[in-house]
Amino acid sequence: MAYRRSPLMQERLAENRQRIVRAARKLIARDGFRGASMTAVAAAAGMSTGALYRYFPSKAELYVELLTEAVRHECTILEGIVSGRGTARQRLRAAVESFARRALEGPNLAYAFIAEPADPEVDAARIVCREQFSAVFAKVLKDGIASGEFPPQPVDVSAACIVGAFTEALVRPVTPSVRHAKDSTLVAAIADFCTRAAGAK
Amino acid sequence: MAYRRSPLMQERLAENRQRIVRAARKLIARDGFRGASMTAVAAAAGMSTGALYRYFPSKAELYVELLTEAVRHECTILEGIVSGRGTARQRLRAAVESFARRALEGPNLAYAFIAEPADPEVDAARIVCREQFSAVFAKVLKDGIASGEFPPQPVDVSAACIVGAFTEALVRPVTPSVRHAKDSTLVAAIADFCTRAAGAK
DNA sequence: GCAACAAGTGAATCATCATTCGCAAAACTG
DNA sequence: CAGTTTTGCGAATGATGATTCACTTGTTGC
Repeated sequence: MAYRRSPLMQERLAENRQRIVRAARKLIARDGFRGASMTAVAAAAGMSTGALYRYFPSKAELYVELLTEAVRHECTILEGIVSGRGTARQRLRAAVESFARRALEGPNLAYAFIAEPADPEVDAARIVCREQFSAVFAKVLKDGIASGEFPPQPVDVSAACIVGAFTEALVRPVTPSVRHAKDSTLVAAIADFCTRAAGAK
Repeated sequence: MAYRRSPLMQERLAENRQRIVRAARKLIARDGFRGASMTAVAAAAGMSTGALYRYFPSKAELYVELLTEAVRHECTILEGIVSGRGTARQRLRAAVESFARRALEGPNLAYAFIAEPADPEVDAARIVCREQFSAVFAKVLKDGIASGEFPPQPVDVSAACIVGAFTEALVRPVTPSVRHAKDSTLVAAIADFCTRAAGAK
């Protein structure tokens, strides 16, 4: 008598969920949060607005999930780099470059995640995300200070500054049509800035 | 027969305009753009919503005016510092400190101006503003490079990074309730970061 | 004071979206 | 298959908030 989801159905549901998330991400990448209304997301995912609410209790939660998932992914990559081998300076540089390069690939997405605000809830989630990024950078900084590569400094502030620095340098060229001639030049310049800022000799 | 504004009336009108701007600023400082609906601004200014539209064609234009005015003011101060006497390093540091200190005084206001988004129009205005800030910093950097104080570097990117760095470091503690123990410590740390980043020895 | 016009009012209008809801279709169980 | 439960639909609902508008009030010039 009870109803239980068959594995097939299970899968289809999961697929739909994925489709929603992907549709939302795509819309955000194109037009920012502005363009990602629930109706638009539903349309892009090929389903009705009502169906969306079967998968996510609210718009805010959809966005928060999107955001935290993306950030988790990003943080994993960064953490890998940061806790790899090499001098602190090399690792810091590699992390910044890696982040910057990926951000330039999906510019609006990066912008929306980093800067564009939405609901208070989403905003709160974003702050947490930024803190997570900071934490990763704080780690290399601490390493570098311990090894004497970097001068002593408040790592939390410096880490925040680093995140802010590349964020700004990346977001600006992204916003309206001001594409930088050569991305790799930009990435290198940003990385230089950040390593210098850490105090590497 | 024609109607002409007497000087007295003229003045009263200008006063009202001021009152609107001030009310909006106050509301933004308290609750961000979110709290500054036209109705709220009207109430705070002691007039009807309709009257607002006699002074500003739209909400967006009111905000843009607010923003650009504030930025002009800020830029004037910074330009004064930047084109003063002293080494490039000293001037850079002084500018960053000055900005940071003022931003910490009116945290929400700074946040709203720097980070909180609103209309596309307002957002566009904000980007222009950030570019103006950048330009000021680019100037010191160029000076410093010319004098050999700073190593060669793409000044536009570095300037953007500097703006981003202190912006982020300032905005984060500001957002919800995370007040830094000692503002002056924070300011100093940020300034240190930026001067190191410029490459000062 | 009065005609002509400007400024001020605030409730009504409009637009935009998230969210809900009554129903229809589909999936499970036995 | 019949009965039950879930999923999907999409138009209606509701909330929010900017903007307008028919009207009142105040000013100006005579």
